[in-house]
Amino acid sequence: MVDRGPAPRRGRPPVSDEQRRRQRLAISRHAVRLFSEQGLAATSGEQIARASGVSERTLWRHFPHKESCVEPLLTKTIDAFRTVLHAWPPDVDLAEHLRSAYQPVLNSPSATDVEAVLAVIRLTHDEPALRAAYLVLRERAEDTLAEVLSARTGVPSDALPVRVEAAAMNAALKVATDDLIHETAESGITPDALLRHREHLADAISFVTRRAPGDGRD
Amino acid sequence: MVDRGPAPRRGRPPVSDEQRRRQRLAISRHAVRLFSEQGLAATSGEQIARASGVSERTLWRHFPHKESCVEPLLTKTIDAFRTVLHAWPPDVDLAEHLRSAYQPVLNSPSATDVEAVLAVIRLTHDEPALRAAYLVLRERAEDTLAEVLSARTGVPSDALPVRVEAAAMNAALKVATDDLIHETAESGITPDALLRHREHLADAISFVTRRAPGDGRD
DNA sequence: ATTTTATTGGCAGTCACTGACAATAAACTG
DNA sequence: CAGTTTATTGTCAGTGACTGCCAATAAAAT
Repeated sequence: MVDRGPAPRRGRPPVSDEQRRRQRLAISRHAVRLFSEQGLAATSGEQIARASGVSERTLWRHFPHKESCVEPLLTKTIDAFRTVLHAWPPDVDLAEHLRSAYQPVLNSPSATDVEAVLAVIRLTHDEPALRAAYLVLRERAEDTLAEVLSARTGVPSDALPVRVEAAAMNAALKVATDDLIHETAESGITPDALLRHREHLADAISFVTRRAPGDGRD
Repeated sequence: MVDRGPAPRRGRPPVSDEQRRRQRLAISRHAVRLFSEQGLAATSGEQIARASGVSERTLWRHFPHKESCVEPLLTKTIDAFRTVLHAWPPDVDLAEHLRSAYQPVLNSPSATDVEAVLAVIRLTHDEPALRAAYLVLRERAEDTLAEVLSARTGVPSDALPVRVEAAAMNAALKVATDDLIHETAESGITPDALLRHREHLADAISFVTRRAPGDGRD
């Protein structure tokens, strides 16, 4: 058989990944709002679907279970942070890099997303199922973290010390984030708290990265 | 009203915590075996209940959901490891302490439990719901880890650097454990693999604890 | 034996989630 | 525009995890 190249497409084209991402994100925002307002158990799948303007069936086609509805919103900010780390030049101090590249946005269009994300993470402290989903999401970030470290040091990203350091970094970031949640519990989300948070992040990471990976016995 | 001391008890006494623990552990063993044999989705709550000799209703009274049936078995070994860490003298190297105090038991009565635990952790790589439960369990250990560190350094266990280090340790242990799972995938659980694992654990922890906590800005 | 309290079991119901299929939408073709 | 093809959505019925409720039973004391 001769390859005629891409066959001329027929019928309705599948939705682009971008469109899919957007729809999932839209649903995610509604779900997070409802979870925050009424709690996880009190929010039904039907409610999320109605609020999002889709049928319940398509909701379950987009998300395997209720708790994973928070995923698009959370990964959005996790990805943003990973991007910052990717752009971390090898010769500059991490705290310094964060100060210049990581701007906790409070008056950008995505400000309400930031608040929503913090609201979700706050929820994970009372809703075990949400905490579980959150931890799984964070763990996924470890692979990318390992790649960042690998790129900086030349050690392959699947080497044990690299994975250990990536996991340690990730855990440190988690604690710093939980600390922000705790701090903003009373006084709300202030620019000051976000700035302190950025320093805590830098501290936590530098605590872990102070020692170069791969210098122990392998 | 005069306090007459503890009122004389009437009626059937509540079961002791110890009994409850034992029953949960027994159920947990059955559940883990079934999960390993048939997978999580293919194992119904009714099956677990029948295998454990209780009604489905009491099964759900002991466990909030299916995946948490693995908890008693997993925490059993996590607790054992925490006990070892608690007995870690401040002046001795961690690797050395582990070699003397952490004996990966292969021919003790709990050997089949060890195999079951490894089987579960292996399962968590294919069953996201189990992974989620596993991560939540591990996170609970962070508090105890923070206390261990606090006892060694005098820094309060809820101080940010201590919690960061505890989380980092925990993450390092997780990676080392996952590595053991991966290593024993082909050749099975050999004493040799367990010994290497012990060294990996020591490496991973010392990677994190090399730097004393609390010496950064607070 | 009876009373008292704790646990268990049985039953019905809710709700998250799935499979199967009909209905519709979005392209292209003539 | 009518017709064809393919992707997505909705509808409906069903499964199974989990809960509330009450009856039944177990383990103590009187």
